[in-house]
Amino acid sequence: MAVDGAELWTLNQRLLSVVMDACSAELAGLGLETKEFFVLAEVAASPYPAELAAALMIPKASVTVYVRNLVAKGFMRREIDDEDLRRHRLILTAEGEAARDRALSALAAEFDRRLARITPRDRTELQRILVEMLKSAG
Amino acid sequence: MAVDGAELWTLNQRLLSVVMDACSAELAGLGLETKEFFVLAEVAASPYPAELAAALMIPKASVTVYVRNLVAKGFMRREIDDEDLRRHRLILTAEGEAARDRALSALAAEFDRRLARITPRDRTELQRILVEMLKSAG
DNA sequence: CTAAACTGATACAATTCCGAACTAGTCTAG
DNA sequence: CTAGACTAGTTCGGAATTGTATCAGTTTAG
Repeated sequence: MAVDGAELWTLNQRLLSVVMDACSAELAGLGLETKEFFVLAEVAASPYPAELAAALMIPKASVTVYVRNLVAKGFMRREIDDEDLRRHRLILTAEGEAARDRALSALAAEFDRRLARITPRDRTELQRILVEMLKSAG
Repeated sequence: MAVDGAELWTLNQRLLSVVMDACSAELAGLGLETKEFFVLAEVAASPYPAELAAALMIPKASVTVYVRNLVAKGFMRREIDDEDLRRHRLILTAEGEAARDRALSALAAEFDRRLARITPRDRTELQRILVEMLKSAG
């Protein structure tokens, strides 16, 4: 095999780790812990705790904690879902959306600092490849 | 919009998470916790606790714990370093190397299951791009 | 209607993790 | 030699994380 899967995996791992680390201070400035940020960023796509836990692959109990914190900080609120009264629909507040957008920008900026080293065409390539590799079927 | 850095970052994040998750059972079968595996895999390149902590970006206190476990399991041992008597040089045992290699294979296999969906040429591309993005300068 | 089986979310206890303080060894200057 | 600054690694106690039990609401079968 030309390309070593283990090495590729390690490379990728390291890259994300470095980028996340570089941003954690900025996230903290926005009042966000790293883990909380993941939840905040995913809420729009997965607006229920159970969905968040599945999407982010973290335990439900952890989601409960992060949501509690995010609610306490005024970034989101819970509402009883009309469709299913057991569910807590999570809704971002204006501050929550603002914080999320700023956090995503910070992250993108750092990632972009890295992306900037590769050509625009390579970026498109990278995206295509990652999307392909992520397609469920897993 | 060309390529969104935040989205790319999220994609990548998700990919690694899925792969790691898919392998954790197999690692457990080898007697390795996920975090321990990272340490085991890095020891050859960074044979001292302080180096491991820096390379893996985890606290020194955590390295102490993982190394303790790995030693207890017979995967590595500590030796006083001749050059600097404060240092603990970490040395993989035969079992440690075997476990590491098998774990890396398992990981590579899972990653390869994903890589298999893209062309060999794309794999080379991916590697080139990741390497480029990881180059320190950061 | 009621019971029983599910599912969403949370609470609590047990575990894991990590920041800060500490111990041991080294190095440099005087 | 000794003092003081420094670095490697560990320990300890509090914080973060999560498995399990539990409670609330839903759905199905009878």
